[in-house]
Amino acid sequence: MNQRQTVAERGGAGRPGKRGDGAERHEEIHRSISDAIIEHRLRPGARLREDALAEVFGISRTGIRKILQRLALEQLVTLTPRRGASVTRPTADEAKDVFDARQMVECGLMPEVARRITAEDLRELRDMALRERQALKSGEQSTAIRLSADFHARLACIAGNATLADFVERLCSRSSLILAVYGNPGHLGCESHDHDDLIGHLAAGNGERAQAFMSRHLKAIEASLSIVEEEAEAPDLHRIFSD
Amino acid sequence: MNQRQTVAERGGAGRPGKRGDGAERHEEIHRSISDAIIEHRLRPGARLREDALAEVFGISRTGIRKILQRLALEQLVTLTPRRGASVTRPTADEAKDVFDARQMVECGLMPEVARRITAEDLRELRDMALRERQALKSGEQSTAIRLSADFHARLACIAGNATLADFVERLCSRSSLILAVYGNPGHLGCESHDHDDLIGHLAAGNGERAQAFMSRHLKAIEASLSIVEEEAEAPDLHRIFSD
DNA sequence: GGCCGGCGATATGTATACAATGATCGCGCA
DNA sequence: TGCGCGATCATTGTATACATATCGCCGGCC
Repeated sequence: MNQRQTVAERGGAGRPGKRGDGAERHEEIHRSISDAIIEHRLRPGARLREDALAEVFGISRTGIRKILQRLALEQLVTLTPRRGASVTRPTADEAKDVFDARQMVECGLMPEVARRITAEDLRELRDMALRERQALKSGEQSTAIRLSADFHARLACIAGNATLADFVERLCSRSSLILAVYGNPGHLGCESHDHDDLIGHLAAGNGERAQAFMSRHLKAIEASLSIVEEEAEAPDLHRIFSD
Repeated sequence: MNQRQTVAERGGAGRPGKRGDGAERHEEIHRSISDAIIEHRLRPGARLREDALAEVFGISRTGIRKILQRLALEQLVTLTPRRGASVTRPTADEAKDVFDARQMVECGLMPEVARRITAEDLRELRDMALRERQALKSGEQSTAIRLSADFHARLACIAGNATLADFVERLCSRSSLILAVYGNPGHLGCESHDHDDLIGHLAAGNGERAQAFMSRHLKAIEASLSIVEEEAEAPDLHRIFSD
């Protein structure tokens, strides 16, 4: 069986003889799964069986488990004790927490971003915004969603605080999950040229404007959600039948 | 060998027949190591060998690896590819990032905390502050350090945002590491009754006062550090001999 | 006498084998 | 015919065995 896996691996990836450090391979797999979740190719609730993943990526369950644990700590997947892994289905409370956190951190970062942003940064951000609009226009939702998350994460990076940038990146990933559950189809999170407007304020060096705009932007995304508390698992029978 | 381990485990923990879920055991071990690091019983740079830990806690390396990976993601330990795990030694940059992040988040949380705090919360916080002062007085530095971190984490909890509370908790843990590296011995991070004063502002429901006080408090801690960039590993020979 | 290179020990990375547990399906009985 | 119960199966949790890379040491060589 494992021979077949090895063959499949070499065949699929077409890696030239020497297999990459192994740690890099893990990193790569992590990104693969992570992207699939963020791009909604794996919907919340989808089960992630260790065997299946191990076979797909051509490594043993050991490595997969490591990656799943990491994803669980990033709250992209949920690890239920003897039931295995599945893509996290954020609750309404979590959604609120995530957007409140984004309000605080992303908005708080804007003044510093406006102070430190370089021409190079601006160029890159404009490019990302452009590609996002193009993806939206041509109906590539998956790509648009990821670009939108990337945009916010990249923005946070500019402030120069690695810890906060990391936190924002994680919040954006989770936001993507939240959109998958509570978002309205056809109505993507970020309005089409919000990001361009934001870049404008930053290019003008106006941190406060950027901050206020980001705040409205995030509020708009949050407001566009239909948070209806699906009450899927463990419906509260007590509450339902109490009156 | 494994028989001996099993015996040792049962003998040591005195667990009654049924061994706890296993997941709980892992949680417990994680906390043990985590506490040891936060309390400076394990100093930054200390190596954490998998075999040794496996033997101490009576589980196999598999479980230990899982825990070490989690600690690495929390940035309490550093996992060097083929060199194993060691307690993280924060750089000066990281220290700055952590305290900047705490400024933003902990201060930002204060108004909400002041709004939501209950009598029960106040009682608990006062108790923690009291125990912290007692520990300080009786020279139990380890305990005092942990209680201080716990205090800040507990405070963040009150705002009701689990995501942000989690983030603060992690920042506090890392702060403890930073104190271990850059702190002056005998001069602990938090001044002895800063925490009591803070409680006072919160009890009075004055969120803005609390916020300003927290800001000063954190700045004071940061200012008390001697950040001297040890330049321990990889001394920059180019820079040293360039002139 | 000092330095380079090989060698052995040690520790980590990976895979696999085994055990335990929860889910599913089928059967028997009411 | 519907329900409860039991067996089987699928899947995860854990330990161990093996492969591999790194570090320190020692001998030979310059």
